[in-house]
Parts: sequence; C-alpha cells; structure tokens
Amino acid sequence: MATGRTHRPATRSRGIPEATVARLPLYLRALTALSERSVPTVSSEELAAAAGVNSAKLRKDFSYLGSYGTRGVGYDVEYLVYQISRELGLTQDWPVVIVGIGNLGAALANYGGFSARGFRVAALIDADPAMAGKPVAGMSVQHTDDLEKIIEENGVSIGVIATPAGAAQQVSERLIAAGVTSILNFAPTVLSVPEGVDVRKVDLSIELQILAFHEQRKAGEEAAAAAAGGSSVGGAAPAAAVVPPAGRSAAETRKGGPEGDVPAVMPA
Amino acid sequence: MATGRTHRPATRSRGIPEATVARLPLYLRALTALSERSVPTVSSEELAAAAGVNSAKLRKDFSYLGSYGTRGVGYDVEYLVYQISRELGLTQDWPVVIVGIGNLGAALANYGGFSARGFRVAALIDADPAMAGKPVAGMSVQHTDDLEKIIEENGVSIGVIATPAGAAQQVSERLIAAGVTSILNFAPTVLSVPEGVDVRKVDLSIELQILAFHEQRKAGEEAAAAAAGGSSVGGAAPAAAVVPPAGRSAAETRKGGPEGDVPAVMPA
DNA sequence: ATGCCTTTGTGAACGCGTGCACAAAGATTG
DNA sequence: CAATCTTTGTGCACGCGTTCACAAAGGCAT
Repeated sequence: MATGRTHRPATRSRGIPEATVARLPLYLRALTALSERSVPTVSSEELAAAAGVNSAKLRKDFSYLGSYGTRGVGYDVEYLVYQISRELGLTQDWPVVIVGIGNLGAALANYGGFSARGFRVAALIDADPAMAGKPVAGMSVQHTDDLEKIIEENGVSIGVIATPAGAAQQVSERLIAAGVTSILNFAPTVLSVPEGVDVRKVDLSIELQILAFHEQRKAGEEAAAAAAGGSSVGGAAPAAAVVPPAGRSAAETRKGGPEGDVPAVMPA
Repeated sequence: MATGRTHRPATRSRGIPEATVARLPLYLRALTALSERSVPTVSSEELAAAAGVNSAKLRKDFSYLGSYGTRGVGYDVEYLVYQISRELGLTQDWPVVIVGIGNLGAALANYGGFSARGFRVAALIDADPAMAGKPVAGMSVQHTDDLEKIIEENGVSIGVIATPAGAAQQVSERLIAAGVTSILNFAPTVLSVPEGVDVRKVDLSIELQILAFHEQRKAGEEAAAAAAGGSSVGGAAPAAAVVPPAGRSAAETRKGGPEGDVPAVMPA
C-alpha cells in the first residue's frame, strides 16, 4: 500500500477512524464488482472475504457510517455503494493536476481509474520547456510557469507530484500557495507542509526494502532451522554473506548515484 | 504510502516491530543524504526532523537494532547507514521480476532507484506475444510462458505485479509456485496467497479516495464554519450537491467501465 | 580530575485498532 | 402467530504503537 499520511495524526474526522477510511475504498471496489454482477445483497462475511479483511472489522467499520445492514439478511449492495461513495466524496468531481510528466507522470496520466472514481485530470504540468505542448494521454503538457493559473481556473484542490525529489518541496509550496490542500507525493522526499494540508506518500523503493527485510528474515530462519535443529530461533546466521562492518563506505558506493533523486520512476 | 501488508500481522520479526521496519528505509534515505554531504554524526533530533518523525520514536526504533549511538554526541552516520542497510537486507543482491509491462510496468523498469538499493531487475515479463522481444529500459521483454524458468534460473524471490487486476491472482500463483515469496502488487485486487508469502499493495486509486475524503471533510467544516457560527461542527451540509440516495444506479454509472480492471496505470 | 552539558536509551502511561463473542433484531417457515 | 434461524451491531479485552519524561552515560572544558 501506499504509505502513511502526514499531519492530522489522531484527528478522527467526524468520528470515522483513519484506519476505517483507508479501508472504505477496498469495500467500495468489492461492492462495485458485486453490483456489476447484479448481486442484490451481501453478508458481512462474504464482503469481508472479498475485501480481504475480518468480518467483525468490516461490520464495525460500517457501524461508523450508520446502520445500513439488515439483520438476518446482510447489506444492500447498491445502497452501500452509494453511501460509501458519498462518504468518500466520490459523488462530486475532483479535478487534479499531475506535476512532473516523466515516465511515472505519463503513466499516471494514462490511468483509466481516475475518471471512473470521480477524479478528473485537469492538467499535466512539467518544468521542462521541451515538454510543453507535447501530447500525453490525449492532453497537452503545460509549463510550470502557468501552474498557479491552472490551479485557480480549474478549482483544483488535489495535486499529484511525480517530479524528482529535488523539485518536490518547491512544487508542493507552489501548489499549496495556489490553493491545493491535498497532495499525493510520489517523489522520495519528506514534504513539509503547513497544517491543514494532507499529504500521502507512495514510495516504491520503501516498499521493496520492506519486502527485502522480510525476505532476509525468512531466509535466515530457514537456514537456521535447516542447520541446527536446536532452539536458536533468532535471526542468527543469515544465509548470504554480509560485508564486514567497517570495510565499506556507503558514501563511496552511493555517491552521485540515482540516490533518492527521482520518484518511483525516472521522470524525463 | 503504499498501503498495508498482508499476512504476518502481529509476527514481530526478530523482535523488530513492523512499524519500525517500515520507517527504516526513511531513516536510511536521510542518512544517505547526510553521508553524501560528509556529515560525520547526527543527533536523533536532527535525523528525526529530516525523516519527518518524532525524535523519541526514532530513538526507540534504533534501540531495537541495538545501541549504535553515543550519548552526548549522536549517531555515527556511516555506521548507521551500514547497520540499517544490513538489517534491511540491502547488503545483498535481490533479483526481481516485473510482470505486466504496460505503462506502469515500463515506468517501473526505468526506475533508477532499483539498482541503487541492491535490487536488480532480472527480467520483464508480459503475456502479450507482441511485447515479447521488445526492448524496454534496455532489456528485452520476455513472454509469460517462460516465467517459471526465469524465476528459477535467476533465483528470484521478489516479484512485482503490474498486470490488469484480472490477471494478478493467476500471475501471483505462478510466481509463488516457481519460488517467489514476496510480492509487490500494483494491481487493484486482493491477492490471496499461502502463508509465508508477503504481499505489499500499492494502489493509486485508494490513495486518491482517501485524500478526497479528507478534502470533502475540510470543505464541509469550512462551509459549516462560514455559514453558521454556531456549534454544529459535524459533517453536516457538505459544500457540493449530492445525488439523492435512490435516484441513482451505481451499476449504470460504472458498468463496463475501466472499473478496477487495471492497476494504477494502464498496461499496454 | 572534576563538574557541566548534551544526548541517548528506556520505563511507563495512554490511545488506537483489532478481534472475540454474544445479545438484539429481523426474516422466514410451518 | 410462534418458533427458529441467520446475521448484524457492539461491549469488552488485549496488544501494538506512540509519546512523555527522565535517569544514565559519555564528551568536553576548565
């Protein structure tokens, strides 16, 4: 999953826990699939299975929205789709801008799921003058100079940043100054934003590193279990050889490399 | 952030909490930046600011790895870079395969941050015969038929799925059967995998929906505050008009659309 | 060598999220 | 109309994660 929100840590919005909000899109997707198959009702058990969560958790989540179920029957699919859509604010149109039209930015621009969810790509913006005017995903890329104008004229409140890390903070500041209050950040940097602005971060590199950690642990446990049948279950004796603690300079290895300077994908 | 892990819910690995593991890459990035600037030591306060977290949290996180700091001074940057890299398993080479070379898959293949972190793209795989042999990011795309062979020959244990949702489950099963034990899933589906396999999910659509929720709440509060100076602070009276509860069919609106059938980006 | 000052490492309290288990509610059947 | 059966909604307990606050530890200046 894309990771972590910044700001508004414990501020339960209208009493709906953040963890629940994060699951609503999951339920919505499962419900939409059911709706397409014209299934009239679902039990919490079925829906929970489809969404990959615990049924008790699902019921508790729905209880925050109100009591939309019928005991002995389940939930009305259509009604629930509407209620969750409304709760998530998907019944209205959300114009978004994508800043940084590199590999990733272009890929995002082509994302079909945008319009299906009430999100409309209002503009594609890039700092490279050579990109300006170029067609991407059926739109013409615009230059960063016009960023403020674009935001204001389209009433954009959600911005997507897919620029290199070095540009992200500045871009976010311009977006926010122009009126944007929610940012989806693909650049591998920590954005510092004023209170009241929501930032969500998506970072491929971090996800892979987390997987690598678990992978290493699994390999270590396996090796330990295979070697000694004993009781030493800890993370001792990893399978692969590790570089000695002092015989290596991180600066040497990484200096000047692509280190953290690009988002999850190389921009142009 | 990319969202949520599946499986191994409470299984603290070697005593390191999952939440801590998720932050280690963040620290590592900040430390690497310091290393490049040849900064010898950092205090928890400084590093925490750079990583965007609480300093107490950072110290506690590091305490799980052992005591690598010096009281009164701080942490040795180089040493800490090494320790975290080792803990995350980045001192070894991790071959990965990317399955589904559409817009997103291609963008991922071009991601420079892979190699910088010890991840090596071993192969690009697509089900479309027309894609086979085509060069993407300097590699030749291979056909799904050879998936098992590729996995085994390269000793791949981490797979990235960037296929349409419909293909994701089947792809994951083939990957797992061939030996993959960690999956990064960009397809908007819940993967069901056997125990011992780690799955992390990245879903652009979900991130945007979460932002929309907060955006709507902010707009509602603002409107409520502006209208009545009273005490009705709840989510009453959202700014935009909402469609009436019964006068709308979700199936009608979404039927046959790009609904959840593609990952965060349209594959070819 | 001694005292001061900085910063770590952690004990303890608190709050959120999760999951169990069950009573209440409603449908359904005879 | 009554009995039964299904499924919701939730009270409760538990565990993880976060944060505060402070004692211990080490460097540094005198």
